[in-house]
Amino acid sequence: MKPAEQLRFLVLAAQREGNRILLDLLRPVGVSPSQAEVIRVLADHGPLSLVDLGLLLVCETGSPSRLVDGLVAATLLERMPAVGDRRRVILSLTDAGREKEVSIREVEATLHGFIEQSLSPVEIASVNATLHKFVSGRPAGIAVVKRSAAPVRADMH
Amino acid sequence: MKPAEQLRFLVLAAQREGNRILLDLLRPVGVSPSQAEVIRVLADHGPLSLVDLGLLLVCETGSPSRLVDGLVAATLLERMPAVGDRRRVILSLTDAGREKEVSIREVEATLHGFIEQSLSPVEIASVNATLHKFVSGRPAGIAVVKRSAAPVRADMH
DNA sequence: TGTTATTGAATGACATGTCATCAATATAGC
DNA sequence: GCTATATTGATGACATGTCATTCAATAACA
Repeated sequence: MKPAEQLRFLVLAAQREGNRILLDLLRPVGVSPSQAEVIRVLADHGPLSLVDLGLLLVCETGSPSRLVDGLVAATLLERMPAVGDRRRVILSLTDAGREKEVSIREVEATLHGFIEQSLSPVEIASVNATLHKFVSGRPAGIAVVKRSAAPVRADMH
Repeated sequence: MKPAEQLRFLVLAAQREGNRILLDLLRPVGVSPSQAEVIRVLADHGPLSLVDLGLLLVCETGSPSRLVDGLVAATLLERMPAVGDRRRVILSLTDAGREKEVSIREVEATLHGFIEQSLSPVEIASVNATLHKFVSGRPAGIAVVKRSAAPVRADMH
């Protein structure tokens, strides 16, 4: 098998296995990996419209209407009409959502600990540099870059 | 953001973006990335039961009943009862499936060319080694290893 | 043999991920 | 101001991905 083909499947395999680990870790918390990402993004990057949230998500392109639906139904998120634009909806965490976010951060710390235990800092940095090169300029890559920057809450603008 | 966390999102981003590229390339062929993987595995590793197919797939765990359903409906695959075990179903490509496999290989060559154009051989080898370390021992990692070995058709046993 | 446990595949259920479409609202350009 | 265009979010459609359950068939074994 060509190295490029192997890369393709190893990236897929790593994503699948990582997601399964996260799925297991998040089960007691009661949210899915995608839902966890939405909650973390909203916690770090303040109230956002659907489109703006979508631009920060790696897990999905476009506007994550239905992903948000489930979180609103679980009363972890609130939808509020935007003030100057009646098309837009502003999403923010509820108190329950903020509590959930604490548990999510703990789970993520566990996962990151596992990654750091499996791979050396040099290996991690090397993979990061290469994968970043591959996704840079594409939607998911842009989202990672924006998220990598320091969290910016809307109320800090 | 911690490097380990960045790694997590970069792997997700690379999988998503790669999948979108493959989705676009495969659209004219008329199969999805997962369907293409099934066809390629069956072409390379001969007739297989559902479980055995599942063990070679990176895209999915368990037995890919429904994934196969679609391919049988498209007459790209054939289901045949196994001879000594009436529970098992043996899957093999039809003539149409074998024709489709040629187109799929062409598309994959394009994608691999794009990967090789984006990343150097050293970068690819390095990422492969690290990701392999991460997924080794897990189902998706085992599938990649089995697939990486030379294709073994059932009729060559 | 007869009983129990295990396996293989199919299926129901539910959340994702992608695409296309639609209604309401804003914006641009005249 | 008015019309054409663009944007926002919701929704239908369809294939994935995961889990649990079910049913038939086989294997294990007392």
